[in-house]
Amino acid sequence: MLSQSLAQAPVRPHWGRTLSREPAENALFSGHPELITTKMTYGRGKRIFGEGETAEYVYQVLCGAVRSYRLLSDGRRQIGAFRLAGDAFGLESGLTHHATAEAVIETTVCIIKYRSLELAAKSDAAVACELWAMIAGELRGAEDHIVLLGRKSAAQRVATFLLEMDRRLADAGQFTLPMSRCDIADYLGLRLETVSRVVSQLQAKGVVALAGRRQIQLRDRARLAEMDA
Amino acid sequence: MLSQSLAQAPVRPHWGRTLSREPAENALFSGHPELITTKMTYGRGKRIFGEGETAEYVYQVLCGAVRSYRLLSDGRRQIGAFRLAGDAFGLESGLTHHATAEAVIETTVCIIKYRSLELAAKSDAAVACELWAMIAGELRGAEDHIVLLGRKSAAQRVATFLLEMDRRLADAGQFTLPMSRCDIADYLGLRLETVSRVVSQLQAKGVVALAGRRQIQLRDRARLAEMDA
DNA sequence: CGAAATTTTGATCATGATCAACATTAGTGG
DNA sequence: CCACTAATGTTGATCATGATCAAAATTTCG
Repeated sequence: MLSQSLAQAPVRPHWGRTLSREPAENALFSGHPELITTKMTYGRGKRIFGEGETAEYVYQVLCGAVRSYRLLSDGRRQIGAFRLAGDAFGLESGLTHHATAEAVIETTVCIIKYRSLELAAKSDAAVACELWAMIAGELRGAEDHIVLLGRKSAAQRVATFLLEMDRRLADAGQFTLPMSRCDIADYLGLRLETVSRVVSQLQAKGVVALAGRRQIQLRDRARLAEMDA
Repeated sequence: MLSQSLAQAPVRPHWGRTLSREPAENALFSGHPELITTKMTYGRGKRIFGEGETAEYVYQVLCGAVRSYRLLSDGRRQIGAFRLAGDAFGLESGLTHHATAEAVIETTVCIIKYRSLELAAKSDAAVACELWAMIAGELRGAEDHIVLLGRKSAAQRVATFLLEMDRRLADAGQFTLPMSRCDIADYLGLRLETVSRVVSQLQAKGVVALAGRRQIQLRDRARLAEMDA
């Protein structure tokens, strides 16, 4: 059975290529030694910054995963994005963050002072361009997510999510999700029961295979892609 | 921090709000005569650019309204944003637009060649900062919309929409919507019948008053605001 | 004025939410 | 290592919100 072969996978959790890859040469502005960067590690569930706090740093995930979310007054939560290894975040314009960022699992980030970036951007067009590309990428992701939340069915949302995670975590058809069903639901604008049901149906149809709850293998990526619009 | 310097940039951060106000002196990069701008007028429903086309220009609405949307393969449409007088759009990084932009009503836009802006941004930090502030504003708007689409009820979505339009079109409690119920529905992730029903209920409760279908008066803004989360 | 487009309203339906119970997994201390 | 507990996830039953189908009313425009 498949779950067996997955269970026989290396005991050490393997997070696909992003976590295993050395991020050093991918690091944010690594070509600019005048920018002082610091590493920080946050435990599972720990807050990196909160909505309304002053934005002092730009962050890049070195390993782990971060959720960025906003709450409605009655406690409903909407996760706007997951930040995985290599992703930059915290690039707000304006004085304060407009979302809360938390480590989903133990996460190490690279931090750069906003003020030093600002200075570098003024004298170095390459820095400005890289910042531009980063925020444009975030905007693109947000627009994709708007289409998903506004117009896709529950099954389509989950299919899109699985393909996105495959692409971002491994692109090898097999990956380990860092986040819970509740996090996924709050990202996809669904309830966790709905996410669980859709995943179960995909498993029953042989489109995906699960080992444990977090380790997922895509057995029929073409079918997932055609479910998605 | 960077955002501070943006706020202090020698550019008025608030463009004209109303359709009637003369936007000439607020125009995009008016302090930079080396940037050649052109005016263009598009009739009701006319396409300004399409998804997948090469991004050659940045646009600013002088008067009128623009909808920016993407389609799913089965024809479902999701409007990501409405651009009203003063708003800039088309700031994609990368070669192609990732949404289609159409004039909702007769609309005049100011156009700047993307390439000339790029050149200007490399030599002039103020231009780069203004571009940064514009795209960061778009990102903020997209994140607000993600919360609406992911977690708000139909009634909350309509309430949020009416308050947003009031703020952006008039802020005087009375405004004329440039867009149809269908456009509103495709923006809010609802069907047009649902939008119509919610508006009718708000009218019955005396929260809003309608003159014709497009002219709306907010009679109880506090109630709308508390409906919204 | 008349035709087409848009909007409203009503009736019914389907999707996903909610409530509830149970199963599984992960974490903790003996 | 196992037992115990808490956290997470699955599954079932029922409900509610908003979608869909349909028709009438209103507005817009030639």
